[in-house]
Amino acid sequence: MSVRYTVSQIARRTGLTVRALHHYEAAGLLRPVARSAAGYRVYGEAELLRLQHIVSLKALGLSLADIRACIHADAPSLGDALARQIDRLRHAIVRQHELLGRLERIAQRLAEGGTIDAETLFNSIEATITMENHFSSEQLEAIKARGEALGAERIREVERAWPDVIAGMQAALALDKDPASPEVRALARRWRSLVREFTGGDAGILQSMNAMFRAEPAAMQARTGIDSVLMAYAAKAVGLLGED
Amino acid sequence: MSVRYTVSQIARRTGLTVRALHHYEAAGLLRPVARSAAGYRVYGEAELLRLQHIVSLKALGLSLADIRACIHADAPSLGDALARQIDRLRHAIVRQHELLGRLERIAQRLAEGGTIDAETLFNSIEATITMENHFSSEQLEAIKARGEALGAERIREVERAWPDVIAGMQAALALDKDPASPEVRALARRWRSLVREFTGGDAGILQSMNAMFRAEPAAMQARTGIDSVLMAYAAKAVGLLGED
DNA sequence: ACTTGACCCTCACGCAGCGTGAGGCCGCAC
DNA sequence: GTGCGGCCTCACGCTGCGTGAGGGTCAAGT
Repeated sequence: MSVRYTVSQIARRTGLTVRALHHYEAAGLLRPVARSAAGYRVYGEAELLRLQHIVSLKALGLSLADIRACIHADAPSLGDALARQIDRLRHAIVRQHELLGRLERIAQRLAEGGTIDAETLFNSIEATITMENHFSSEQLEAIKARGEALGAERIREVERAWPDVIAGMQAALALDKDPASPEVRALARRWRSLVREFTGGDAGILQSMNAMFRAEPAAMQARTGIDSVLMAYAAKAVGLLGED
Repeated sequence: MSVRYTVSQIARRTGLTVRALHHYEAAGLLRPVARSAAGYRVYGEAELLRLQHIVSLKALGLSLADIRACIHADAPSLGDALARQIDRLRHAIVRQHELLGRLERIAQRLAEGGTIDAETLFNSIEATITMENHFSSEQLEAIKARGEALGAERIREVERAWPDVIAGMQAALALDKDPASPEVRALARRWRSLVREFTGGDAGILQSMNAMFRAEPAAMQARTGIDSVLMAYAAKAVGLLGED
């Protein structure tokens, strides 16, 4: 005489819920071997075994559709499905890691900035995200490491210094001062040192930063107050410094 | 005169779809500043800015509900949300890593096993998953490393050898042979060497394996053919070997 | 025989974040 | 006037079930 199980017995033995069994049935994964006179689901040993297979595949993260394909088909398709799953998972992990890195960089900025208002924080987030799009992950790591090396205090000093230098440069530009004049040279030196503080002397980072300003002038102007004209003027002034 | 945007203009500028904008509105994230006479949505500069914030937060993986909370509240809640998000993400990554490890171990078994039928593959998967529940991740790493050290060929040999030894031991038990008798001692030596091949001499792994047999006798019997009586007999026989 | 409590059944909505029509009104150009 | 593109509001679909609602069934106790 073959063994008969009710839904709840099957549920207990597989660790699933009765509802899940109903769902699997609706999804075409496993039908009870029969129904009792009252319409109760009746399962046998074979169904239990099959459900254990299903549970295993679920534990590997396969979708119900994939599982259905696997148990209806044969071993090679199962191998394929596992390979695809490994692939998907690897990509997902990479994405999650990128996201985590982004979040951690923002959290770091937040910690450095101390108490800040929502608007500044949003700017910070947007700046970080914009940077993600223009710097490679190695460059971002380098920037992060440099930030840690400088320390929160020094970063706040730099951030306070920038508006001053930008305003000075803007004023010089408005007065059409000669980029080679002593005052502008002094401004250019401060400008250059602030840039170096950020890039850490990395030519690649400097290049990416320039590319970012060229690619998104509007966003960068909104964020830093530096437009393309000012950028060109400052670049010229810094260039005229030579190796000084 | 304030700037006016239509939905599709807003969509282009934010990289969202019109449908997404409708959805955000329904979710209470952003309402158009007004409606035209014909009922068309009208947005202004403020809405565009707010949407850019929303897009930023979405890029950080926040849910719409969290985003709503953030933009309706103030900066600290945003910081909290980010911290929670980092936490969630870390846990998620850990889980994914565990899952990936599991999948890779199975893929390795699959590669070692060569061409196999679906039933064997399922057994393999279930064995792997059962092991996940009884061995720590360091132990699993050790087992995996040991598998690689032994090589696929040797593993297949071991797997072929086991049924033989188990059958012999079962026969000895059925005949009620003295565990100290020469034939049983010979069997016990083979048994012990197979176990050592698996554990690599790691006492912790041996212990976990024994715990696994004690915790899930039915599953292990189904998988290996070793029931608790046989296990006790074999353990006694191996114990009687001493340091031989 | 009747009640009780534990099970069983079949809908069907809800969750997240939109995609994708369906069916119909608006607005501008030809 | 008519054609095309844009806009509107429903409303279902996807994933994997959880969680009732409303109502039969079964075995045991009284």
